[in-house]
Amino acid sequence: MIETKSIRVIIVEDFKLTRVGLRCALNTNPDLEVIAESEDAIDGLKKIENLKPDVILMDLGLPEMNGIEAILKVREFSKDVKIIALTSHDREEEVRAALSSGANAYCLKDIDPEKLALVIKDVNNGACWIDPIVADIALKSIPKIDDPAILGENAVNHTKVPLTEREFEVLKHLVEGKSNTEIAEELIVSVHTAKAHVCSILQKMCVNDRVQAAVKAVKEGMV
Amino acid sequence: MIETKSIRVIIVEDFKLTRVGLRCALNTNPDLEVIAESEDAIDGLKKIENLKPDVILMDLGLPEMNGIEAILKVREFSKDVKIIALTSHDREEEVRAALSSGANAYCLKDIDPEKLALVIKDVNNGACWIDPIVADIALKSIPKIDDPAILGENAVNHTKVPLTEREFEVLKHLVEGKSNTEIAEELIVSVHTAKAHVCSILQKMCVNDRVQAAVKAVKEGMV
DNA sequence: TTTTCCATTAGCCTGTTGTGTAATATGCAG
DNA sequence: CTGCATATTACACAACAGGCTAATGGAAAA
Repeated sequence: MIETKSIRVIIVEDFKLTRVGLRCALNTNPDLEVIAESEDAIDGLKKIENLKPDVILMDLGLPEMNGIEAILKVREFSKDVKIIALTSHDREEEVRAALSSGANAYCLKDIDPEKLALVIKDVNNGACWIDPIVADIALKSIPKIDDPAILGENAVNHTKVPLTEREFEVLKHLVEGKSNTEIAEELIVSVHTAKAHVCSILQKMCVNDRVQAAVKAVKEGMV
Repeated sequence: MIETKSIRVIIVEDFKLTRVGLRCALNTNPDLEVIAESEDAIDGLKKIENLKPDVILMDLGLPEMNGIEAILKVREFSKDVKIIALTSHDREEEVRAALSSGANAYCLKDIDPEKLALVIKDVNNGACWIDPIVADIALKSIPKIDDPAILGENAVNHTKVPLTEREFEVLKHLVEGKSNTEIAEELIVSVHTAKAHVCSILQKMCVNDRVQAAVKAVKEGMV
């Protein structure tokens, strides 16, 4: 909690006015330091890679390469940097896309500047913060858990099926829609082996066919 | 932002010591008012229904009925009340279960009391806050968007495939793992018809087999 | 009216699945 | 050393899946 050095922030935002506004708002805060600004994603990515900021304020509505793609690019070379998606829209697809692409927080642009500073600090510490306007959208994007097995006492090991390592590999390919033959090729085994694994996966997951297995795997996030 | 009346909080937590600690920590804050406490979910639900608090601090590790179930129950009669899941665990299933059941925030119990007060205010305003320790887990639970069609300009109507009403019905059954024969039986048509629909679904969704269709449908939330 | 789209049905054919049973090798725990 | 679990391979078989072409009726659009 005791932050001696200030948090280094990069702003990626195409509107000059907003950019200036953000910089002013944040620079009055002694804990924050805006170390660079970009008006497009390509330039932003360069600066992010070079300067290695703590936090990125990423506008989503950028020309050329949009913010979602930019976030994906950033995540290719840095898992650590915190990304705050900043936008004026509250479209469901945009919220889900931003968060699933690797953003740590989602702010609408009419946020109070002082609040934004707090959010930046919070996110810098690893938290996830989502603007009230879109919080419901984000939360309902999390797949429902059918399994009421998350009980208080006997809560362990009931949720995940005890699949073998090898079976997990097979399941991963199965979810991608590969046939037994294709799975066998990828794992460099015979089709018989692949089929054997699929068979035991189906039994262990208590399902009748590979479609149910795939759906269950996706819904329960075991892939 | 100007809160004239204080935020009314209910605490549901089985350990007396933690309960007292929470109450003390929160009551020093003039904006917060702990209006009731419960040591189990059944009693908690009653008090919540009667007192209609603004925010619920819900422990997940409760005896008898656990916190997840309690959250589901609360959501049956109130969509508005804000629920903060409070736990000492950072198990992935628990995080996902809590958030997908209707919690607005997720805190670990070693949170700084003052920070907790801030989170309560934030959540009361509608925000979603997730503890740094489990933020990654929560974020990775949001289904990936494969579609890079969320572009800046032409962002509309690209996301969903134009399936027929009938095809949607078929897709729904397909995702449930039903065979063509079963689908045909449910829709009271011949197997040929079912197969025809499945065929056009596969083509429209640009996938090769029903497994890919099912996975895509689940991931993109089109079911 | 003509065209287009949709739902429906049908038959055929190749390839895939899921389920049996069974054998062999390997590594690990008792 | 000896079970035990896992990984591997094999064969056979009934059922299903997916692609193909083709036809019919209805409804909606041009």
